[in-house]
Amino acid sequence: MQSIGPSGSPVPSGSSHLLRTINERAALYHLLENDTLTRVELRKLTGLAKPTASQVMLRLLESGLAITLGRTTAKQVGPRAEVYSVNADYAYAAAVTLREPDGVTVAIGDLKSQERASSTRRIDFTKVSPDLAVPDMLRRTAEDAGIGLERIAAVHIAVPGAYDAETDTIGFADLPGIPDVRMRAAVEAAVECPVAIHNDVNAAAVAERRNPAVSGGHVMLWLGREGIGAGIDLKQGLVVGLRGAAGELGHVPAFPDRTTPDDPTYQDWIGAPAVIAIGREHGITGPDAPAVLAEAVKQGAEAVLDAYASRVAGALRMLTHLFDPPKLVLGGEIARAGGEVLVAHIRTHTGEFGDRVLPSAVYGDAVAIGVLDLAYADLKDRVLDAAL
Amino acid sequence: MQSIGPSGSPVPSGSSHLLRTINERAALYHLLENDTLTRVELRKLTGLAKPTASQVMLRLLESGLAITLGRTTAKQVGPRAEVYSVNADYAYAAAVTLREPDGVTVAIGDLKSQERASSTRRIDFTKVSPDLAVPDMLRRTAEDAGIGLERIAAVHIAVPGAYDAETDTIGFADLPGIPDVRMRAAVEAAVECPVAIHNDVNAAAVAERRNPAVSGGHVMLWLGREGIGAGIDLKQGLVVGLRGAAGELGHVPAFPDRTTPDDPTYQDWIGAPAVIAIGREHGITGPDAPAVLAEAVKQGAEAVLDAYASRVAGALRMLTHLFDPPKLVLGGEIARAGGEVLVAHIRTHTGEFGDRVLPSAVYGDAVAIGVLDLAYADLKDRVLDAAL
DNA sequence: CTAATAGTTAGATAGGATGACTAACTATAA
DNA sequence: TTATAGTTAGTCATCCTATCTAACTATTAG
Repeated sequence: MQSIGPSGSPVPSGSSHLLRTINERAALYHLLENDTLTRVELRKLTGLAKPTASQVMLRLLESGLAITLGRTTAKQVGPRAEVYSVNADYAYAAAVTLREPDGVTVAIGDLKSQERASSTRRIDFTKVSPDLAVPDMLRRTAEDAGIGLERIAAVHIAVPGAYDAETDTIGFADLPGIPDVRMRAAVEAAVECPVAIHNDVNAAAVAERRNPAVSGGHVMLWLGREGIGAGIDLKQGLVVGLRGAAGELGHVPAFPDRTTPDDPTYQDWIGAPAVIAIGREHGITGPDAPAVLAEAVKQGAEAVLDAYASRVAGALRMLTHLFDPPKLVLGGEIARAGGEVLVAHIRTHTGEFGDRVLPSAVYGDAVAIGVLDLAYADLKDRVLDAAL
Repeated sequence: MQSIGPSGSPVPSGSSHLLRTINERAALYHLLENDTLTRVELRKLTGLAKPTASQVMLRLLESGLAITLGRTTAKQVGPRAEVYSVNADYAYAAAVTLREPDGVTVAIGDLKSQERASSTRRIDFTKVSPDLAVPDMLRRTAEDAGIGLERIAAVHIAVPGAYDAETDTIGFADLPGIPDVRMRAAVEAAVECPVAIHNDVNAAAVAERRNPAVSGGHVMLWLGREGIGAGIDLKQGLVVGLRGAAGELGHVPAFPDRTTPDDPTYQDWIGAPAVIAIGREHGITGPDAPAVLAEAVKQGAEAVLDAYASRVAGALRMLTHLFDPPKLVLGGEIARAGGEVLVAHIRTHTGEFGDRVLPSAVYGDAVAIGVLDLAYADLKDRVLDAAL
């Protein structure tokens, strides 16, 4: 199927120099994809002639983008082929996750997508401003791993709010002080490399790309301990919107005839308040919404699960009619607490769309994983684009 | 800002032949963009050397893609430069609009985006199946304009429903018989060129790209005489969804606690039924919803306009929170009947998003214009991609 | 006639493909 | 154990293609 994008992109022109660049880019691309390559494998992938492949590799070695790892251990007749790889230490990507109340998590990975250092610190953002805390954590984490800050070529940050790239501000934020911070400017000044900031739910949606079942795109409905939201990751890529506020489902009034600020939103209708209220109606309580739902699952309280599932299914139906995504993924602490049981209940309420609904397959911290994946992808793109 | 798309696309490699292709494509691209070019202008656009530009043009002339239009009328010293242009007759694009009750509209345009032939016929789809009517109309329209069917290289069709490209079926259709038709297969068999089918509201959204105010992307809320829907045209392109059902706002239940098939949907809440009901409450009637709203505007019935505007604003708020589009465009017969007055009322109800709301700036048949624009763009892409 | 511009021709240059060649290595058999 | 055949990795020399530069011719206004 043809893409239905905006009108055709500008078409470049060039001379032999462009050709060399193209072939170097191609080789580098395959090196990035394959983690280790011999010249013969490179020839098969690129279709280049033997001497050309040799020259291209030579230039990549000279520029420091590639390194030799030794030779193949002979299992066939003939000499052993030289084994090449991307120079993992050519550049690094940093991923940062900002959270309330967990503070800041930083992870630094190399060009081969290997995590090289990470650290987490609880930070009281009412005392330490995040635009100071984040550069400081980046500096320390890099230093501890023996990585020079100047070799970090991409920093990606996940924040619990809507990041507006144009004004460098964060809206709808659940973090104290955040709206007044110019995060990108602050971090770019400290690290001197491009900084991108993402919504945390969008990052979690990106992490879900690791699940092969969602390869065609998906909408992630995030049912978090604090807030809810939708991460919209279609085949065209993430939908972030003009002000980074796409997918802010929690702020949509639930009932179109009651739209004053005091009237219920989807946050009230399917978020933590709803779980706690439904639980209480049926005599199930807990310290927070995930705990309530976990208890309901444990007790087999079908009525609670069904009442909540029915509401979630309503939201999923709306998202399906608006985005028609191949998959609808349920993420966040509440969804995790509900587990497969909750998903099964939701499926019965979504009818024809039921087979599109699935729980998140990402283990661990989806937001941190997603923002690291975004950082890796960006780093690779930048290295490819810079390859001259 | 970097795009946040799926992982990097495969990178090509090649030899000098690739270089020639690249430069030919670049020249052709500029010819398509500029409608008439001299060799000197081409050199400025591509950066190619004089002899190279000459050779590239020679090949484009030989392949029939370009033609000479004569020479510049001398206004400066020196010889007159030869003027080139794309060969408008190299290939044609056809646009088809299917509607109830207007039947079928066909327009055929050339590679220079000039409309060359068009025709409209009322067809009773309960008697003539659209998969027979459309090829027949295409054949006749082409024949009348002296255009060979075999030179039509792209056919795009707008239908009032959700086109599922995978199964070649049309869902949510407002047209009799349509769900059982394999439209693309039928037309492709008759015309022997790629056929693409679009939702009519999406086509109208594409037409709105002609309005420079929406250059950053927009969501079109279509308030039609029959049905409503949203056309989602973001900077990444049209969002069509897995089954072509994205933006089917009319089928979203308006109230999340009432979701049986009999309960009100957004079609009931902001579509024609709502206009007629609100009008009747205030003593304004008419043959259809646009007429009611036009009458309300004429009478200055603020209460009617305000009640309806408040509902529409609610839908726009939902769309804004979910898509965060740079612009929200109001289209369709009801919106047109409401005019600027309705837009002003809606703006007062949308608060902070009010400045994003604007009426459609497309005069005439937005659906037909949009599907023709899609056909032109596709034709150009195909010609560029085929240029070897 | 002069200056400026359009376009061509000739030669140089860069990058890649081809095919022959060398070197390294395994397997096999005397 | 040694010689040999066969296979594979990588290089070298040569040719091909497409571009660029620079010089040249032709055309036109003043």
